[in-house]
Amino acid sequence: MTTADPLVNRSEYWYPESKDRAIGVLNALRAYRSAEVAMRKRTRDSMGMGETDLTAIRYLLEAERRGHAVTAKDLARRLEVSSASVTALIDRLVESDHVRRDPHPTDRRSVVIVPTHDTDTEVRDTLGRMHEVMMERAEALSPDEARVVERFLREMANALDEVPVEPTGSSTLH
Amino acid sequence: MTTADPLVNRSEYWYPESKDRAIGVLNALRAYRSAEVAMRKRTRDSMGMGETDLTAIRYLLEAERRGHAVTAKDLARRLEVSSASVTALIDRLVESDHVRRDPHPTDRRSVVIVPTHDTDTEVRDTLGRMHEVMMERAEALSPDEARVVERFLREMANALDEVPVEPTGSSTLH
DNA sequence: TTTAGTTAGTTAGACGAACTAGTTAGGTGG
DNA sequence: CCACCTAACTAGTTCGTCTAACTAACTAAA
Repeated sequence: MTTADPLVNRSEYWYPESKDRAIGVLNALRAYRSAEVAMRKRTRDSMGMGETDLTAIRYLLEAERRGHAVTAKDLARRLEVSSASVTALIDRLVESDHVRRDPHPTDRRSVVIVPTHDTDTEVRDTLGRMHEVMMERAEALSPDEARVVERFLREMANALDEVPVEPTGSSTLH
Repeated sequence: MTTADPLVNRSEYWYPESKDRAIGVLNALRAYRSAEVAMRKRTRDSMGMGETDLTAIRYLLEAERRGHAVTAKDLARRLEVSSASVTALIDRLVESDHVRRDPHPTDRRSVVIVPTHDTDTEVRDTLGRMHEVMMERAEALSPDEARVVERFLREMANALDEVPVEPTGSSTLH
């Protein structure tokens, strides 16, 4: 579907144009990704926890913001880890004073996991300014620009989604 | 996933004002990120290895493409893990037939890590089509659009880079 | 050339975070 | 009432990382 890159003149002059632009865009996308990875690592390090723990914290804060209660089971589902791992995870976060275990109001088997106020502050301090800047930049886009950017990002996401899980066949080495 | 159909205007609001637009864009960015994370997870699962191993493989293939030799030390530096971990990592990849240990041409202490041909094929099979689609979409952008997208992504990356490394002070808890 | 110091990689042992399997306590429906 | 289900926890294992110590090889200075 692409380009066909026909035998025309593919030598020196031509394919820079559109291809160089495309490469620039994809490089920017890669730069974004790697900035994101680096940021997450810094955050993890500064909060002294692993990826899963931090994801859990984010989820808990988000849920709290919306007024939703979160049980251990919810966490397990969301993080895609076993209930045993969630127990251990919550132990760690309780130990470090990031969350509390509250009794579930109606189901006495359940526990409701609530982030402490300090956690909220800590994360806001860490990520609040960043979100501000991002929102500000996004708001600075004209309607047309916003449309272009959003469409592009969704196309990229779709491209990623389409990657066949496909166990390759060749990965079955003995 | 996916929120609103961007095509239809939602009942009450006219059309997104600047904030709604911004939120849409940032949501698309988030969707992209989460598609990327999911893709990586699928790839890891299908190749039966962890994140670090896969990153190593990517690095090795990239280096090979550019004709650069890679030593264990290079891997340690790039992956930011200890030399001991690299030894274990290479052991795993050798075991699974993804890489070879070759003697360094001049330094007999060193080993040069080389991806096998099968590895190259495997990764190309898995990710080649995806890259094609992404490139195709990126090439479809007009010069103006490409400029807008690239600038936006770089602004986002900068916002992430600016996150203070050491916030909080409240991370010293116990 | 010998020797002292450095570097590349490995080995050994510990630890943390995930897993599976099984337990306990509480809820639910015939 | 009973059998089954469900939420969370416990026990024990695996896996990937780490640090520390070691070996072999390179480098440089006396």
